[in-house]
Amino acid sequence: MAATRHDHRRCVSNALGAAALLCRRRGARLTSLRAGVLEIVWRGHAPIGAYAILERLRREHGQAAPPTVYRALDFLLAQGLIHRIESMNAFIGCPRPAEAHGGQFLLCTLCGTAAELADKRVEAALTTATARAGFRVEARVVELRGLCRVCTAAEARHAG
Amino acid sequence: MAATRHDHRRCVSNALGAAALLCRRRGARLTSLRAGVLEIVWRGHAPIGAYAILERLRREHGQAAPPTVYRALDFLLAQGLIHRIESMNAFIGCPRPAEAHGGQFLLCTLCGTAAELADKRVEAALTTATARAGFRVEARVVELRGLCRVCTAAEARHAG
DNA sequence: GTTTCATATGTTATGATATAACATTACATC
DNA sequence: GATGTAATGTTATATCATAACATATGAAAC
Ligand SMILES: [Zn+2]
Ligand SMILES: [Zn+2]
Ligand SMILES: [Zn+2]
Ligand SMILES: [Zn+2]
Repeated sequence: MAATRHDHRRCVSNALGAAALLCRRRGARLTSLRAGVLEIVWRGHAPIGAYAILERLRREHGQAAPPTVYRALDFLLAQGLIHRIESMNAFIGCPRPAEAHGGQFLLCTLCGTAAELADKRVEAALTTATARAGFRVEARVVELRGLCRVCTAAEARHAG
Repeated sequence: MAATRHDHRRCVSNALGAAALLCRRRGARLTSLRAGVLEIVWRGHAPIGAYAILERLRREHGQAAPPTVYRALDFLLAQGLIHRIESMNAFIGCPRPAEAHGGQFLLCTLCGTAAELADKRVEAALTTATARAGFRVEARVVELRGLCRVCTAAEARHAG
């Protein structure tokens, strides 16, 4: 009913460190506001909505309005530091922000966690199928909802 | 800059006919309101939003409010007669409503048309990748945005 | 053919997500 | 320190979706 246990502070600090490095290299300004939003997004492995971010931001940074959050999210999206989960109107940190990619997301309907895959065979199959259709892909949305490994096991125990 | 030319009235009448047949078989009530919404959705091969449907419905059926449209859409979704395009908050008719399926959508950013694929290799790759992750899939969202064949060709002519 | 009940629709209000438009501030460069 | 650009503040509003309750419709039972 939850993601595997781990030292999540490391997830957050790794993500913030990688983001700082990437932005420095690119000449992009990871301001404290933007870093704050990124940190809020990274507090969980479940996608978080813009207004939930807004609430937290207000408590921690003082004043903030919807555009504050959406601008920061736009920046983070442009830098590839977060992804938008279209089917949830929500956002999640990207664990591999260094290179551009369109990942596949596994969204658990029970515990809410989202895992990101970058399966080569899936990508190859999509490329082949779209090429055959004469379609030139610019962006991919692949979101699979269901039960994660942990929740599947938990459910099996209850049923058994 | 547009989908291939065809006799679109046939698309609409085929879709409505198939829907009537399916609903009769299933004992589902395809009321005139629901059929009207389905017809509006089928007027184009581009996804249409709920409020755009609402406008048209008001002109043609008289009174209507958001719940009117969303209820009809919920019914049509449940019957597999339409799909929701998550990345656009919009809806499109399903050309193969008889069997349940999760298709792949090719969304043209230029002309707006959406095409539905049901590529076996893509589906197999997704199944393999998710099984390896121990994830039990319940629903798939695969939406690819880019340029359709027609728009790609048109763009090439302009560039050349 | 009326009663009965479930389903469908009407109606009002509101919640949830996202952006437009313009003012102000911060920061790098000169 | 003047200048210009990018970032943020602020207010208002657009857009998408549902809750809650009233009314109407239509099939089945009587
Ligand atoms: Zn973690
Ligand atoms: Zn990623
Ligand atoms: Zn379909
Ligand atoms: Zn096109």
